[in-house]
Amino acid sequence: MRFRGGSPECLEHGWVSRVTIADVASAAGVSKTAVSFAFNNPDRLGQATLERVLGVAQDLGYTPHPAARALSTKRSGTIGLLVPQRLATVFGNPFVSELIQGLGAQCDEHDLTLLLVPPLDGSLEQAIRMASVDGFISLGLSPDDSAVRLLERIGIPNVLVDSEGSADHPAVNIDDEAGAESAAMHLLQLGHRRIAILVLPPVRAQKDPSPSVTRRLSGYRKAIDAAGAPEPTTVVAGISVAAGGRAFESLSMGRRGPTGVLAMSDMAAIGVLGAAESAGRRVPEDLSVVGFDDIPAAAWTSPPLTTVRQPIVEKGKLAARILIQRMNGESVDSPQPLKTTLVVRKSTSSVHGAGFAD
Amino acid sequence: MRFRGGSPECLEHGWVSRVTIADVASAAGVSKTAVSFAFNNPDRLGQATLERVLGVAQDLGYTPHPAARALSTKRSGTIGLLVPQRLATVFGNPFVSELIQGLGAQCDEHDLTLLLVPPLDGSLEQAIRMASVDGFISLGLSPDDSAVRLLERIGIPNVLVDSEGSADHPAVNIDDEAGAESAAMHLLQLGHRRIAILVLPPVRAQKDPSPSVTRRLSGYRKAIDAAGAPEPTTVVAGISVAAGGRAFESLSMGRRGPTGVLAMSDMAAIGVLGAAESAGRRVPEDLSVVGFDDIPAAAWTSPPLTTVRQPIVEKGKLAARILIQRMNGESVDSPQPLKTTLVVRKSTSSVHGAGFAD
DNA sequence: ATCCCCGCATAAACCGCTTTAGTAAAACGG
DNA sequence: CCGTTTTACTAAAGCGGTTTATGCGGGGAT
Repeated sequence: MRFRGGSPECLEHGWVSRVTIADVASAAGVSKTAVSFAFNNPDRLGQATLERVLGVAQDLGYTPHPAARALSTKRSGTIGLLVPQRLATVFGNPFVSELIQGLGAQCDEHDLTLLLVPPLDGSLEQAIRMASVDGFISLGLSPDDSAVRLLERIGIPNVLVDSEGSADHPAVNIDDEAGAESAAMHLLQLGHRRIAILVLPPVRAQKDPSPSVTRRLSGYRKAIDAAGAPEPTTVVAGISVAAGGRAFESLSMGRRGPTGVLAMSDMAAIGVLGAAESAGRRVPEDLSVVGFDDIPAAAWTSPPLTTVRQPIVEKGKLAARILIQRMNGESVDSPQPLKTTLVVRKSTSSVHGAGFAD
Repeated sequence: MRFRGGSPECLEHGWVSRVTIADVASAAGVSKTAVSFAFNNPDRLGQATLERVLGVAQDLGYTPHPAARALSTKRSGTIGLLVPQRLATVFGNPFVSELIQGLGAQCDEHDLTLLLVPPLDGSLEQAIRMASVDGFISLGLSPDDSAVRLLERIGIPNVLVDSEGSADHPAVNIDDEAGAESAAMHLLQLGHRRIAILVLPPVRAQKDPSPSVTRRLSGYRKAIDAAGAPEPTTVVAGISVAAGGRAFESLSMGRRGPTGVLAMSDMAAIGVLGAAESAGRRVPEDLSVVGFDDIPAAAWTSPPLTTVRQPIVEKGKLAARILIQRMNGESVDSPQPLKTTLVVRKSTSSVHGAGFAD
């Protein structure tokens, strides 16, 4: 069986035939204005006319053309989620799903839809220009990213997530530094001294790490310095299990290798768990690992992952709420960073002996 | 620090000032047509004019208004993903992220964006009418769902995922029956006789289970009947860890309780794993469980989950590819169901003794 | 009766872009 | 040197809605 798009007449003409407002108007014997009012301003129509118009519209299966409406009202009823990488990459990260749950809760509440906006031909700017949205939420972009500046120039309301608040943009963040610090302190209190840090790579071909990475790094360091422990090894690891595995392998795991690893994402941490097992290192006996985020899967791993929990869904909700307020022209306080909490599970334990058996 | 949307003048006027095509035209001393051609049909302009127009547009920061463009061209450059539940619910299911990775790969390739379309005020139909998209991919909706029929009536190209092919719609499916059968056979070959099935609940307030559920059920039954095993217990469990946990608890786990459970989703299966552990049942020694989907997390659970793998990303790619072809008016063969494979990990083993210790 | 106001409905402008049909000038061909 | 293409550009008509300003008939106040 073969299919083609649309109804028979589409097949011939190559376009979709829509019932327009004019069709309804003439069928109901009224003006376009009346039909429009019937939907958007019912009070301005007489009872009888209103019902008749609505009835006809129903019969004809009339649907206002979204683009036409958007053009006229200057509102599209959708908000954009600006992601710095291709969708295929971004959605490998459960963090994003969680965030969308939060955004979605607000969207549902305000009758908005959510448009995913990845770079177009590698250009986020292009993508921004093409997107018909009332506002943007951008993920992990620093305030001086060219894409963010474009948003500001065009004047589209936007809020940054996992970035850095600035004079021009409200940003929703967590207390990365405190979170990282608590993770490092946990390891240090367990007696770990030789620590490896799995750093997130910069996004969008920027040389500098993103703001939240910097903050986390500083949190880790703060604790380590305070404890007088030696300089930690750092390895960059993307947000994926595979990347975590590779990072593990790149770590020198000899007698003087790290006894604890601090990952900036649960995904990477999970990768370490897997790679360690393959390599015959027991977690936590031989190696302690702590993640970051507390994605749902962190609770099911073997062993369950000790990690820094951040309220991802809450973060999404908050970001969307702020965006919606800005879209309505309300003034908005840039929120305090959200609190993180250390969730201690089974992937960390005190150091045994001088290191670990091998 | 307080923020408001947009540039200073927006603050005063309440609207975003856009540079329009007319502004560019007059600034460059040409007609609107020329500006339009400069972008969409450069060949029709002289070299000099072209460059000048482009230059001016650049300077002014001109961006064609997406809605206006969409209205005129009858193309929005976005495809919609029609989901039957609220975003907050749907994105709790990693399956969806995976699928989006597939869809996204195609979107990236064809310069399309992806719009998430959940029910609006509980009505999918409403949501469909409001969405400015060139085509829809719908998830788990049966071909005679009113929403799907609306799509057809309006004449928007669409493809169904996890549904049922019909004369009117191409659908992308996996071989649910064979997949389910292989899962059941696996358990039966391990000697299990008393089996519980975790059935997915119907979506969208329909009384009937969705097509793929029916097919899976029939696959399970086929194997069970062939083996002459007793009638399986069935419990409905939504696609979430919590639901899986509840399902486990509702199972009578006495001496005559099931020794094996067949879950229609990995999430529910993972919930069973957790609940079983809490209840002091060892998996797989006391209870074997097999999931469905093979989401990434299935490989990390404790114990790693035996499950029916379906090529989710591939499925997304295929669905998007077909949709895009239909949008281009090409005729399309409805594809064969995608193959599933049983992935045997550590959550299943042969029955020990007459049941399990308690 | 006259005036005014009010409820109901409409004409027409507008949103910003694409595109068809067409014009003026330049290039061509003989 | 005059028709005929070709080239370079434009006027204006949509696309399908919303919205402002206006028209009109009738009831209440004067």
